[in-house]
Amino acid sequence: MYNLRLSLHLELLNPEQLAAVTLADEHALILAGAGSGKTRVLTTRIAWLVKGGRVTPAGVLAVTFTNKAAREMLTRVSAMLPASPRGMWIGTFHGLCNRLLRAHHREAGLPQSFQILDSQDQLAAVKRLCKSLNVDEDRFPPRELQWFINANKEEGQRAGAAAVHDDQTRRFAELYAAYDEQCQREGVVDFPELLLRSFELLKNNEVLRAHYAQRFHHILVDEFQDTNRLQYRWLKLFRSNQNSFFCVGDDDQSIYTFRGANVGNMAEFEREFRVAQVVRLERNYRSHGNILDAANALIANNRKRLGKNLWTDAGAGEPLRVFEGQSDIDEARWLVEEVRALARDGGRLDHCAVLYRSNAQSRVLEHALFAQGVPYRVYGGMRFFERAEVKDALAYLRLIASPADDNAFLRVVNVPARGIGSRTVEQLIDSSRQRGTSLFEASTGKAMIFRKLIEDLRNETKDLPLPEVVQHVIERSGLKAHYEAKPEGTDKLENLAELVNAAAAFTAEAREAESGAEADTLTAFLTHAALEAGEHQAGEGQDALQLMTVHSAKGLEFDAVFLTGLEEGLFPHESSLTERDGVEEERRLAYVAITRARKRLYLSHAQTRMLHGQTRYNIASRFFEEIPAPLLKWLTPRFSKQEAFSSFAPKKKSFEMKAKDVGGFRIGQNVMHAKFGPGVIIDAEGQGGDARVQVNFGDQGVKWLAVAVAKLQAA
DNA sequence: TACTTTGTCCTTTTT
DNA sequence: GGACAAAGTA
Repeated sequence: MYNLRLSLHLELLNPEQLAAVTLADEHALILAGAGSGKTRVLTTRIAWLVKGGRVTPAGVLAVTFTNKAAREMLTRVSAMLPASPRGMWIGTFHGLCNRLLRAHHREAGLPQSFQILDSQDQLAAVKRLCKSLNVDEDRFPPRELQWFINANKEEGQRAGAAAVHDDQTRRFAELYAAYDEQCQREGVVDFPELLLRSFELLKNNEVLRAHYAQRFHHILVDEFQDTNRLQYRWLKLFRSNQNSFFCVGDDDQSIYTFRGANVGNMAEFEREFRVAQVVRLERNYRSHGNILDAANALIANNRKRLGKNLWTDAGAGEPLRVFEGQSDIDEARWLVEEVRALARDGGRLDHCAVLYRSNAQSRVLEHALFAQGVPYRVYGGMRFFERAEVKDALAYLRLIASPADDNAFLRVVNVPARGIGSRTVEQLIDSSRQRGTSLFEASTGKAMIFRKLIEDLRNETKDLPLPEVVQHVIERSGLKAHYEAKPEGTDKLENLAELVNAAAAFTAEAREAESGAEADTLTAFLTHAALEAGEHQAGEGQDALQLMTVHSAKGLEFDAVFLTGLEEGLFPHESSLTERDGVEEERRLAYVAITRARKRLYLSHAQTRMLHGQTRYNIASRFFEEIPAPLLKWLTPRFSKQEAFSSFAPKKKSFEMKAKDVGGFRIGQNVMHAKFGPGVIIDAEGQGGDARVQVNFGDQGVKWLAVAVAKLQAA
């Protein structure tokens, strides 16, 4: 036991952390605040369980959300254990579902080499479906249909069970059914389908379910506040009377409710599993006191919280520095100067981050950084495996692995151009539909030449190692020649060459990991491409300023953080006002951003900003007022809102004007209605006795209500 | 059929 | 400002 303590460095844990790590075999909920050593607790617990002989590696199931977090967990656990943690199931929800579905593809009703659609592919598939069924795309926009399908799948609902309350949703439900049929026919699976399908697999197959429920004695869940309803139900399938669930989360860092995450799962878990141990980790090891005070004060404005207050003994540190720019360009210019000053003082750029609410904001910043020669790296945005030319090459590979994949077929049947235009394709689609076959099978005439090409490719690459397969396909498909002929094709050729490298790297890693669940190397590689869109970018390793959205910064920390674009309408984002509890989520997002900083935090906003090609006049974010003034040091004289407004006098309906009271209510406010339940005000008109408000009641729909008649209550 | 131009949307966050 | 679709041109 003494040895165990030393080798796992248990002596370095604080009492709460130690309690969490060494809990007996029981269900536990860990409320882990930002910077409280959450990952450390999770990984140390796994190592402690295994080393102490409480569980074999094969009995561990650990789930995270991002690939980054999964890798981190694997690395840290490996470092603490003598042998590699072979047999453990550590991965993302999607990765683990994929593993289950590959292993039991027959029971799940899928071909062994089913392909995975990313969001882009899924939208293309939805559009294609709408075209083939002559759907009026103005009344039933494909994007909304995609959203409808995914939202339902994430609630665990198939088309038949989808909630329907008007003509549009009724049609959407029909199309949802048709979409699922199309996917099934083509042997493809979208992201939420990975979850739903494996959920159904275990739910309907008691033998299989019991097998896994008995196998995994310890189930550990990271970022539990981000789980959606389906994920929680999925987890519960693994429950048996011999295993223990260890869920770690922070309700204050729940920033994915917009895509179905359900913070309520935490309370639900506590109740359903009769959790006796709720451990709170409130000591923060990351930030200076002023930064924590600001974060605590800000988040205290949220009403729906489990309640938690971070503390540190690291000392107050510096005040938060606030800058107001006249424009987004001005803000960027200031930021670059500040970054250069930090670098001159010996700071490392890769320990500094610039955070923003939306990806579109990075361009102005990048421009300014580039102009001044400051090295930087942008995370997010277009990922490697999402680039057009890379997706083209992948489409060829998918057709080799899975010829029924019509999505892939249509993507490259005429790339590079080989005389198969829209007319030919239309005829082909018709005949494939009549005969009930895939496009690949239905190919005749010119398309037959394409089909022959794919068949040749398959034969020629059958016995080649993966990187050579990729190389061969890029050349023989004509993609290489196609881009060589183009003057602007150099970047694209480089990306294609990079794809060969990626295949080589993947093969090398696969040989080490040897997961064994995949049908073959090619399918494994295609799965990898879909599930891990390629986060690692070129130029890694060199010292560079880090640019990313607040969302992608979750889980990271930096010595200095610039939080930019703190303006009403941008952060909090205007679309959040029309969502129930939308502003609370924005505030949690701001909380996440603030708590990324170790030593220094800059907050900035700009009076004007170019957005979607238009200049917008924004006032400073309400979040400034929610941080105690003594913590803030204004680098620019503080503007009063009145001044900012009168000097620019925007003509259009501005954010500020819309935010004023109408009949005692304002836009963005959460309300309660006796019949429709909770809702949020999304629009308002009229004054006094005539005032009407438009309220979004979620499932109950959106309604206009007269304030004088409807007995609305502030919620 | 292939390529170019014009026009029309949208744009929060991501596995 | 960019992605995508429709319309126009070689």
